[in-house]
Amino acid sequence: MIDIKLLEKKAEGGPSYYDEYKQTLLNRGASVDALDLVMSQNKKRKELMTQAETAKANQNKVSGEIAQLKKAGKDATSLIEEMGKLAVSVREMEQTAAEAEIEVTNILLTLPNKLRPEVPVGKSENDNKEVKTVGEAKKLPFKAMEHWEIGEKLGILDFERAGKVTGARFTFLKGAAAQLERALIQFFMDLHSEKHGYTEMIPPFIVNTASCVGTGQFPKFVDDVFHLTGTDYHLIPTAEVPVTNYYANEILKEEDLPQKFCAYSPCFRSEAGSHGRDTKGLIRQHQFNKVELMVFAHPSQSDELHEQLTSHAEQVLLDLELPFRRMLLCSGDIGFGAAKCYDLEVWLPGAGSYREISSCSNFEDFQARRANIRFRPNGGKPQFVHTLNGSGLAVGRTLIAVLENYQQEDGSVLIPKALQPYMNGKTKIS
RNA sequence: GGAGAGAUGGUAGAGCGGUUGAAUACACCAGUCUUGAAAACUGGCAGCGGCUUAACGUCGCUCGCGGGUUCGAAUCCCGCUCUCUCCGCCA
Repeated sequence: MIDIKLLEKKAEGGPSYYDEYKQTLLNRGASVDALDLVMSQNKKRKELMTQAETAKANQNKVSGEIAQLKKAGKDATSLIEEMGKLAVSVREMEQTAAEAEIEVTNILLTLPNKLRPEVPVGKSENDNKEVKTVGEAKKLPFKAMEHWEIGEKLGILDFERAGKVTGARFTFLKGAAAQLERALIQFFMDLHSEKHGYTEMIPPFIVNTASCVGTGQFPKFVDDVFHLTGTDYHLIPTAEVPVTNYYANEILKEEDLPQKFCAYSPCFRSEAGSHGRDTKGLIRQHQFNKVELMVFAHPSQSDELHEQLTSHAEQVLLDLELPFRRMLLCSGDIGFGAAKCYDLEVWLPGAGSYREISSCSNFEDFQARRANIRFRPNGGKPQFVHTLNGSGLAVGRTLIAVLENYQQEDGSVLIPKALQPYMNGKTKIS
């Protein structure tokens, strides 16, 4: 959530926060209507509030006088009668002010995060900036198959039966694929917890509405989430939701920052609005596994920790010896809540293209303000923390990358060295 | 699923219709003392939002959440959520 007080602040020297934010909206390709609406609504809210509070102050004052009279054993009936009438109008004024407040909050919840200045301005993913490329996006010396072809030939991916049992965009992993999926999860969690200093976590896979608002999925993206009918429960679209809300409404100690968690969870996404895209294979599923990296940071450290977190995600690809590139997302492609975001894209020889396998974002205080996560600076007033997260990595897409990059001409697939210990020493799927 | 108990500030824990935004303790901050630290002592110390500020100040809201009763609610009533104990069921 954007800080309305900052939006109202007058410019001192340079451009005002309002001007900068307006530019962010334009760069994101979003409408500025909501911004101007929220400003005027907030003005109205303050007027109504002042009015209601003045009346309320009078009420409190007279109530005190009544108490004094009663204590002194004097008669207060005329005052009480008078107050009876005032109480009614106070209630009305308070209600109107409360409504104005809700309206302002509701609009604020739909406004995206302000972008950092280094985020390139652009319209689509074509305008993302390549930061670096690691490994070679090479062609295989034979005709490379796409992952679903490999998987079906080996009999380890079954899309058809998943369609029968559940529906489109679900898959059975079978035999070596199931084992490989499990090995990847184990490998990711070990790497991040033992070498990168993250505390391991397995969160609830179902969360309530407040948590979804806290991380920014709601209210704008309700349709992307699966809801459990008749309850206030939702299937998590990412472990980011439960893990970020772990500290919702809490005040952390400054010396406890940063706090780093790596969380395994399945992720459930309705993929509303992506009909017809990536319909084949494992790329875009309603359910997939992911290991998420999540950091609660001191504002002064968040930038540095963002770089660190991204490099931790990259380490997975380095260990698996998969070629990839790091992209700095442009204003038109970056997510709603992020102030800055790197995507890692892995090379897929079968598809002949790079595909996103991790997204590492710095949310600054955007989520912290929504979820009310603060820390207390040495003796001072509570301040919002910065939250960061990134995939470390998406497991299903890593499985794709392994299948495609390690495929052999005879249709078998070699197992990356780093994974062999997790596959009981197996070196090949055939 | 049934029965009961509870939810108060950073933490623990009083208060159960009228200057109680809240005793007390711990934690924390500042100071005195000390070579330094500890101890002791003194003082300070909730959050959020208005108005107004250079600073001070002032008003309102908040005792799990939402309603109600009342001139007035942490305190009484209703609903919800969560936690704990016991019984039942269950991986």
